[in-house]
Amino acid sequence: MNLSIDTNIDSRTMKDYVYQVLKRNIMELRLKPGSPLKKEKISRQLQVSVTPVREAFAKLAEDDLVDILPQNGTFVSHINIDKIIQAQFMRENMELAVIKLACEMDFPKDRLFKLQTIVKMQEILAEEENLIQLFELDNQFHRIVFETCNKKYVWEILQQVSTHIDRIRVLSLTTYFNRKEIIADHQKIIDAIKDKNLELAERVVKEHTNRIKYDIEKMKEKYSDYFD
Amino acid sequence: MNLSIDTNIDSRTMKDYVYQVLKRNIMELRLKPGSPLKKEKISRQLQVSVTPVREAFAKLAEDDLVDILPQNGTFVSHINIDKIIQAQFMRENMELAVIKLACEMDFPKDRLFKLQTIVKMQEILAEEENLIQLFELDNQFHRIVFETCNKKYVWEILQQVSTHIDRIRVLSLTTYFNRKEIIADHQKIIDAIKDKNLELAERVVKEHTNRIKYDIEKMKEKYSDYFD
DNA sequence: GTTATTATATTAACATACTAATATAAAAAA
DNA sequence: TTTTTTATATTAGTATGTTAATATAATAAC
Repeated sequence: MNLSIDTNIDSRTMKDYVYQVLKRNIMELRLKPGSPLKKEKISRQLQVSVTPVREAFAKLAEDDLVDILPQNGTFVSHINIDKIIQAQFMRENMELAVIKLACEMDFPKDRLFKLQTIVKMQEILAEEENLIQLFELDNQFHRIVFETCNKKYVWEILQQVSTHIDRIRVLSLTTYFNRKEIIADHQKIIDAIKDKNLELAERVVKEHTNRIKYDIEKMKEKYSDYFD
Repeated sequence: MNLSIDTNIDSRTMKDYVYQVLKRNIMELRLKPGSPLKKEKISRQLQVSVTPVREAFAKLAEDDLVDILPQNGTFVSHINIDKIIQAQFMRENMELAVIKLACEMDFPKDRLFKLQTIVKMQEILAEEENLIQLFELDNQFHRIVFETCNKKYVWEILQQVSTHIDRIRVLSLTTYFNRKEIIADHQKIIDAIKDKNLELAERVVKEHTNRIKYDIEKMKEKYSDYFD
């Protein structure tokens, strides 16, 4: 229940600040699914009034990260396996659609170089066991592909639905993480884009998402009380 | 600027009520892009305090339907053509993915019948020029397909993204609407699912979305000041 | 002991009041 | 006349207080 409070978040408003602190703590499972969130307590901890806390709750409810029960309380939501499956379905299909564009278009050399740099960095971080950074770079890799195909907004929406998946991925970081495979996947995606090899790209994307599905199953067994 | 106020909205909270009223008025372009939204005025019109109005504004901002400029004002957002294109990209690809599932699975007979009923109703409504209802049934048709494939959550996310597209579609209702083609498309989709004819389904879905793209171009010319 | 009723505490939703930031208009300086 | 400065109005963000609904605990009835 002890929040990790990061004062150096660049948030325009207090509401935004509270939202980001709570979201991070929920995503990193410092706040466990099912546990209650007390407005007054958080307002004391973060040194703000209850109004921005209340508004942050509302935004978290939009993300399905908390459940607000009127006149009762606000609770960290349980991880919903069906939502994860559907989020994964969206993710996989949109990833495939974008990779198709990437293979068809004239993918800029400097963007390919950027992707290559990320993979190199990931290889180093994997040695260092810096898993959080590895996770960040994984997202960055895919984001660059989406942005280069002029699908930045699509990426943003996928990020929103990915909150469900990401809670699992954070879990799997602490226990098991198929690092080498994921990094190898990224290398293959770069090669596929470079060679305009759509078939390879599609196969890799499918394998890539299958790995995540495997993680989900593993985590579901291990932390069954976090699910509903 | 005169709001259409529907008191018969089933909303749990005042915030929700205000949100729905404003959303509908923005979507139906009763509230024009760029026009300011005054908290006090709306709170008077809807007989609530400013707090739920303020919270409704925040939710509309999440949907990109309003722009909140701090200490300045809240304005109905302009229609962003790039967001529409990307929303359409998501819609088309997810529609394709789901239709693929529909063709592969054992699509229940009663659901097919439901879809068939909708098409029949649409044919009647097209004669009656009841365009709003036609628009509603169009959404319902696709929703049933998604839900039957266990992709209800995907549909909900797409609905959120579709707000941008829908403002256009409402516009095109009032001016031009390729009704017969859309109804015919739906009939073809039913046939494709029934016959498990994936190729036909994919061709129709692509044509279906292309019609909307055509509408977008038309509306962009006609109402250029609504765009940014 | 078990069920039904009442009382209490807690809470989200809402109302109202205040503050600081921004834009616009008015006034002053060039 | 044009530019700069100052004053005013408006507004989002925030704080605090109030209300009504819900759950839990305590009591009463069976």
